[in-house]
Amino acid sequence: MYNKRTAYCGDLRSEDCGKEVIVCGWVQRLRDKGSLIFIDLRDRAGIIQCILDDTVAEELFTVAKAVRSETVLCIKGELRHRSSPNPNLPTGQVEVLVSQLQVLSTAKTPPFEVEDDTRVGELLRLEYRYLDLRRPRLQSYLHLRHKVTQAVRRFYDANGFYEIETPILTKSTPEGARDYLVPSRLHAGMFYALPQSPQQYKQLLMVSGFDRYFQIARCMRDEDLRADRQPDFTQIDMEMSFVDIDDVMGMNERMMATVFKEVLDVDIALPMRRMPYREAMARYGSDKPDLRFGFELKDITDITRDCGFKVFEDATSVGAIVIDGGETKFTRKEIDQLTEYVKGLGLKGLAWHKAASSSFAKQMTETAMTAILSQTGFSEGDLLFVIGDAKQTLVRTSLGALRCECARRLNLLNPKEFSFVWITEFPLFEFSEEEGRYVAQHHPFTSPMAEDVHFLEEGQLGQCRARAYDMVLNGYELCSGSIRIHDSQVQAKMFGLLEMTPQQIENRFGHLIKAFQYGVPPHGGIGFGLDRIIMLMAGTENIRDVIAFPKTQNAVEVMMNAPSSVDEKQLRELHLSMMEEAKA
RNA sequence: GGCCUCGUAGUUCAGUUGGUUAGAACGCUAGCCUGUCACGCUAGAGGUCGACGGUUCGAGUCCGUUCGGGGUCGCCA
Repeated sequence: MYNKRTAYCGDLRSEDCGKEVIVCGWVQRLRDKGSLIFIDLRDRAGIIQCILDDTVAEELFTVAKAVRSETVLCIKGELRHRSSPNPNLPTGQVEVLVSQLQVLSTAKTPPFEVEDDTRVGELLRLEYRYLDLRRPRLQSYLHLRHKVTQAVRRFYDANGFYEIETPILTKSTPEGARDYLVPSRLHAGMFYALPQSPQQYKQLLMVSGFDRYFQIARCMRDEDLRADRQPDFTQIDMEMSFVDIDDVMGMNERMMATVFKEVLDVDIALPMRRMPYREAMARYGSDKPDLRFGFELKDITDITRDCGFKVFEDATSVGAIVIDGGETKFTRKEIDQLTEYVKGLGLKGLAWHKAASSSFAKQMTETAMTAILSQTGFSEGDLLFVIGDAKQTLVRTSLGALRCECARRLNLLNPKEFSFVWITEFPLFEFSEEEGRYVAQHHPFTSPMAEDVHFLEEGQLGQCRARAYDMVLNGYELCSGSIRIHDSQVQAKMFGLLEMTPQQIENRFGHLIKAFQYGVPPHGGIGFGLDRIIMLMAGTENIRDVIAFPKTQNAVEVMMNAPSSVDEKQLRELHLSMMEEAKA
């Protein structure tokens, strides 16, 4: 009977009444009224009520009374109007009067109830992920994900892009994230690496003349996890030839707007706002600013240099934010909590000021205090936070984090509001304290801005800006991309500036350099974090919600229990032996 | 690796200053019920209080260690 299913449970409506239907699914709930039994049957489309009454054969009652939650049933019967409709259910006008009932599979009592509003520990949910995924919320997230990837494919296809797959078993290229390694059986002592991104392959596809490429690509990075970061994730990867920044940004903002329109019916205004990196850092203390709210950073270092308050005078950088109307919104206790919050970021303390009371006004000269209030735009009823430190970067990023924390506490973060911004003009290099030298901020193939190339000659690496861009949405980095270097002279200079030896260059990027000697088009591209996009479209703050089988913070897949130990025989075939301390 | 936080029935939680037999709700089991839909009513089962050690006459509660989850900084070209 089940292979003759006529409809999904959740799709049945009034216009189908009178028809005989066959539905299959899982028992959401059974309400046994004695000589009247209601069965709520669930499939991926929703829930339909099925009813057994006195018109139904005795044997069916016996079968139905034995049914439990999550039993898999096939039910045949006439669809009819309900005498008492349920307005909370899309199928609430109708019900199936059961004429045949077949138990396809029995079910143990599940370890948690398969319902959206049961708040269950995530570990248990992940251990029984297949049950967790039955919940309508997660079903809708993965359905959303499907719709997004299909819309992405349609968009790029319509714009002349080829979808091309690149290898999963590839080569380790350090100076990025830590690689996941795969030992080679055929080559003793050698390893493949899983791709952190298809970066080099897609550039080689441009050399091959494909002109426009995209891929929904799996990527792996062996780094610590976060709420928005998994070690095994999906990237919307694209590259195009004979283009400059505006072409790549324009194409991809149209892609994003198309996806939002098709999937969520949300209109994204184009062109998207753009903001240089320096401006983002100065005004928001972040290279991925959340623009849904204000509280912009104000630098008051000039004023505090001689203000009477030693803490500020000693700091080389002092910044402030004003929380509009914050005087009454934050209690003293909450301000203390925020102080602890910024201490956690590495600061010594947090100064605050309200019209009624202040943590530092008494220490200050009147002139300085007046100047601060004027410069920050403080007015009565506001709350002012001030941070001072020896490091300007720390002051800015901490104020940036603080403004977000305040917005979160004030409930200003509307997940249905989508505030896109391109961050542009990233620095080409950043100084690594650890290595004592400049390293590539993005990757070593990122092209410098033409007007900044002279900084490379002059050795002012920190001043040089890149032809790189990130799309940011509500404080999350959605993608990162750049125009690549296609000039071998410039590329050689880059490697030199990064203090790479010819040997290192050859080992890591020799294949790319070699390919570029045979005619490379100017090209550029982008890689989007698909999981993050879905997360934001779904309105959740947990990336695991939009991945079918995610990993815990310890990078463990708890359902299958991966990673796991392997047989001695497998190790021998791979020419590996276990170090003593790793043996269980 | 650092910091913060959580761990008590199947699940979500409560548990006072350390003091008798560790509670509630949902779920589960059995019975009753013809319009329920978070059905209702009656009865019942269900606990190594994450683990180990310590303090104490006495530990779910205090202390130490450890395991596990979550968040975050470092890290993530």
